[in-house]
Amino acid sequence: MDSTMADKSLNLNLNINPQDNNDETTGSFVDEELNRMSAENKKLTEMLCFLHENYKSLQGQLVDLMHKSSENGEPKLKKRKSEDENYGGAIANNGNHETCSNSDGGSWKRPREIGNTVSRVCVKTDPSDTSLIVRDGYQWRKYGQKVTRDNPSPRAYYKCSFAPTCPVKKKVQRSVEDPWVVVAIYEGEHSHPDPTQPHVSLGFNQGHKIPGSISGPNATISSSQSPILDSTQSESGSDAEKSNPRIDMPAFQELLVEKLANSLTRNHNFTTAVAAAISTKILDHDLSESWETTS
DNA sequence: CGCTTTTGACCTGCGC
DNA sequence: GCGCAGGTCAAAAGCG
Repeated sequence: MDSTMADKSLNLNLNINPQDNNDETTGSFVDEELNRMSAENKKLTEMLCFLHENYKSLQGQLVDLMHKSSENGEPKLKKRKSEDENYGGAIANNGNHETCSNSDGGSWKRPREIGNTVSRVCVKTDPSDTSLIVRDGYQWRKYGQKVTRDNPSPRAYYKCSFAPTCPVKKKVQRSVEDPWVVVAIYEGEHSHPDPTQPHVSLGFNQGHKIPGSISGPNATISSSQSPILDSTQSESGSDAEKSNPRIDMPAFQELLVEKLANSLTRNHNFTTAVAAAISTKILDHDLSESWETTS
């Protein structure tokens, strides 16, 4: 959750700005509908801002509490650095991504690891599904599976097999806190184009960013079905964003398009307005054509 | 037959 | 230096 979500919402508002509608023949009905939707979007934007403020205050309280507990001399767990901050705390981190201390990926990275881009995706799945498969559009080859100490669920290791030279790896493990969530950690950057990346886009998300997601090193987005992305980089700034692998983007775009299409098609007023606009347009076109032929 | 998955063994880093 | 634990390798098995 971040202010950029609100920004994205604003951007979406711009896309359906009634001012863009220059065609007078679409009628006032469409204008009214667009105005109504704009107002609705405005309300949602305000709600997002409000939620963001609440989130910030809660985060501040959490940081204070963590500070106090560490000052109280609570025993530190003698653990290898890798695990705690990843799979075990994946859900918490996604809820509080700024408290996740792996901004450089160094808290769990090992020297043998390739690349410096680390992203994390949480996907909701059925707990009875033990396949540990996270569909993200790429082709993966499993090369190992291991049961880790902190998590009874086995961790699966995958390499990108779409291109022989692609260095990207991913680790998939069910979250210890929430068996409904499977956490996938991606390492490295794909050395090939996204095999499923459509040429036609929605006009956003071209830079591997999720629409409505926040910009920055620790992006998180969550919804009931969509993947939850928590991207961490050892680099910072625009390069880091640029090098972010395209995690679940095709799936996410598909989901987004589907949701938008559903919500729009369910709105009878909207479909009626569109139909009216199209028929008016066709009529206009036919009339002008017949006018030209007769004259 | 070729590709993928499984799985035990081995390698390597980290903490003590 | 030793032991632990995560990560990787590679042979065997499975599958279409």
